[in-house]
Amino acid sequence: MPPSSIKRSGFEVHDHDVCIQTALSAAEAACAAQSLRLTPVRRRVLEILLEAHEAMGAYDVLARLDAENLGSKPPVAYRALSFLVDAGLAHRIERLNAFVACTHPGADHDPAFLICNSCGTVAEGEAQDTLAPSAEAVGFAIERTVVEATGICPACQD
Amino acid sequence: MPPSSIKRSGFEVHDHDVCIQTALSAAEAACAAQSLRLTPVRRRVLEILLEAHEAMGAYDVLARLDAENLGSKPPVAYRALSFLVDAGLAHRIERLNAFVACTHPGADHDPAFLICNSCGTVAEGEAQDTLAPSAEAVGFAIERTVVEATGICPACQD
DNA sequence: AAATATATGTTATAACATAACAAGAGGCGC
DNA sequence: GCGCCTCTTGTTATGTTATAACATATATTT
Repeated sequence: MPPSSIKRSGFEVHDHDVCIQTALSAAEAACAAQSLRLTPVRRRVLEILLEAHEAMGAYDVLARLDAENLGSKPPVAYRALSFLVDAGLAHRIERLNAFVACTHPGADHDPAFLICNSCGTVAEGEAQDTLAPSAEAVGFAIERTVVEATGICPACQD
Repeated sequence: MPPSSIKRSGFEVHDHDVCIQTALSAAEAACAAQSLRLTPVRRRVLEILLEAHEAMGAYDVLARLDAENLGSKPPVAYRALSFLVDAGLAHRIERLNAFVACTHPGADHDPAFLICNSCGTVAEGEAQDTLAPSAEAVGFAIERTVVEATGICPACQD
């Protein structure tokens, strides 16, 4: 498989409950391994993102937290989301000013996203660092690369 | 040259006045060819972006317009910027919620950017559509792709 | 000149994000 | 257990980015 390919489509049918449980277990293990604290709010935010399986704005997440009395002020949501992003358990989608749960946490990755304009589903894949050789050639030291494609997913084309 | 490479570094030394004049002429020609109206505000916004040679927020652009009595309300800046982006004369940098003048207008392109975290300079290159084959494989129809790398430019590494 | 389309001006508000500080909870050496 | 330190949460306030909606003006077409 070429290193540039999308490895998981996210558009495949799958057992969503299993996928959530697997991801949560992986998140717990990852946090334990790094001495990071997956507190109730953080854990719940991750669950919310996993359940949605699409990108959610910080205020959408906050509304859910508020409904469960886990917090009502913007910093509560932003802090939990930042923690998850820093821990590699979620990603920020720049195009949408929104966040998605990572679909393969633990993997060392430079993610690429396919974002459906119609249903909002976000599929995560691995991006080849296309720019690396050219950047090196001009002496630019890359720290982070964002690769986000928007379009229409297979389901929404019907 | 491989199709994925950055073709213009943006970090090269160059005659900036010439580069602005060239870009403005190209913009005028492009607008004329497509019956688009490069009105005074639009033209001035393009000039502002070209002069800055880095990404500017809409409100930074607006402040300049206001100083010149060309407009003081957000929609004035956003409308001009949207026009330029739609016309391919400028690009939006998602990572920064900001805008840059296109450095090779007219060219049919799928731009990629190298953004210096230190000085804010943005270099535009051409991105190979890395995701296209994989997206096609899962049946995803890509409409637009964002490729943005942040890091440190050669000048700022000294 | 009238009709139409395009562009600008303006008000108001929506949507996204963080600084700053106070208060609580957990871990650790003693 | 107690004090200390660190990390996390709660809250206020504000900063930043962006657009909807409608009125007015300018340009283009007929």
